Amino acid sequence: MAARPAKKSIRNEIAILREHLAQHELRVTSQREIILETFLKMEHVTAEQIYHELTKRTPHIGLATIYRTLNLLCECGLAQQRHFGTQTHFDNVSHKGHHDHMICTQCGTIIEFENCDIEKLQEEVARRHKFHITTHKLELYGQCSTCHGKA
Amino acid sequence: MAARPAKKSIRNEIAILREHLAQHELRVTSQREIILETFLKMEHVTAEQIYHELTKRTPHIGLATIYRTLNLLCECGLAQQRHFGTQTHFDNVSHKGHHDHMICTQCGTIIEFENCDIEKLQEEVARRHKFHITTHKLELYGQCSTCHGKA
DNA sequence: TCTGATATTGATAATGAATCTCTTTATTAT
DNA sequence: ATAATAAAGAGATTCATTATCAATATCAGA
Repeated sequence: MAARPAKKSIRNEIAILREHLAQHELRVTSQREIILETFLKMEHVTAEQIYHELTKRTPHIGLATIYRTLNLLCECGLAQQRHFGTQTHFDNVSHKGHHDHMICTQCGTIIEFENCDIEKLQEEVARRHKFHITTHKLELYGQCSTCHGKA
Repeated sequence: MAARPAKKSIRNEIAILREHLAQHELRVTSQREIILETFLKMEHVTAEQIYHELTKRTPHIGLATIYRTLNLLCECGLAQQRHFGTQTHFDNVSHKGHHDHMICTQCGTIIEFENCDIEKLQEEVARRHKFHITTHKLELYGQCSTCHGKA
């Protein structure tokens, strides 16, 4: 099956993926682009959720391929892994820079945020310990406004 | 087997565990105290590591018990879970308050730190989103001073 | 456009961490 | 001491993720 024409809205991401593939002597496949397309539509997903979303379509895409492709998207910088409970979630970070999360432990809602001041303080702490940061993960757990009222 | 006399240095932690057990109508057992003792000696551990450490001694302590007890220690506030790679690590937080980590992605060294200013900023961001923080996780990944020289 | 080399897929087996089950043993209140 | 029952141990089980491998698709070069 040949690679499909990219929709306008996700052309950038498709381009990023293709460039990564070219640079690593990997091949452009319809599965990879279908998974990327689905991933971008969903923002925060597990491999299972994408698999479930794609069971409807033919030809069938296997779970192993979903996992392989999601890991690939992480390598391109399009996705970012996050552990929540027993599952690994993949977050879309293509259209924005690095960002962090507030996670409601009751309903699972995820609020994204970005804070330069916090990052500056991180750098400062690191400097004090002669540590060189390449990346970081900040997750705030608690209750979103909706759930806080109920409990 | 009867509960063993607590060594001076870990009396506090043993006391915390016993109080938690009493409050929840759970029982004091030698396994729980042996696991706690081993845990405190090792600072950052996986269940497997404790299991391996304890294979030497008799009577044998099962892996399931290690898992059960480590979860118990988290409930007492003596330990804190952290996901790293595929395994769950348990960190000793008994002698200090909540703290965060810098993790060297090359050698695995963990540097602990605490920063109130960062936490204040977190609260501020949360307030802006009407989010109520109960806990958080901050991990900085990169290279420690030793590894940074080499690479 | 065809072809060969080989990357990728899909189905499923395998792995591995963590939990559950169930029988035996240990603890604790009376 | 004894009864009630929590906990331990051993191993089965679960579930997410990865590895295997035969069949298929991609792509560079003829």
